[in-house]
Amino acid sequence: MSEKQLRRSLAVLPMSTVIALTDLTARQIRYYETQELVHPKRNDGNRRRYSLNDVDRLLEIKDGLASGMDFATMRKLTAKKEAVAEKKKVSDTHARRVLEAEMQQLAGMRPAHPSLRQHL
DNA sequence: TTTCTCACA
DNA sequence: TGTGAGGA
Repeated sequence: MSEKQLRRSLAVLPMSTVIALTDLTARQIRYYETQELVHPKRNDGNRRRYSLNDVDRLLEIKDGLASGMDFATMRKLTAKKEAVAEKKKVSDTHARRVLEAEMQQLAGMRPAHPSLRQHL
């Protein structure tokens, strides 16, 4: 794993930062956690600490939901993203492209390019 | 002051 | 999901 990816995985962001970055409410962010969509770490006084990866996962969830997807679907997609990233050891941005391709299909929008299907 | 958990109208 | 209580 590259140093860049390690930094992206460092959970150092407090709720306030995540809220500013995602435009979600603290309530929603915590709720998504119960839905297994993100897995922030706990530090000092039981406070959640998010990583940059968590943040853009939250952003993906946000517009995924805005595109009409339900939680069950989002959970499958985020789980698949992790599986793909882990299995193929690909970059996060690559895994994100795969995820976006799926979201568009499931949202009944544009189908994924044939070049991306090989990754699904 | 910020975030946490729990519970409810 | 929003909001308020009661703590840390």
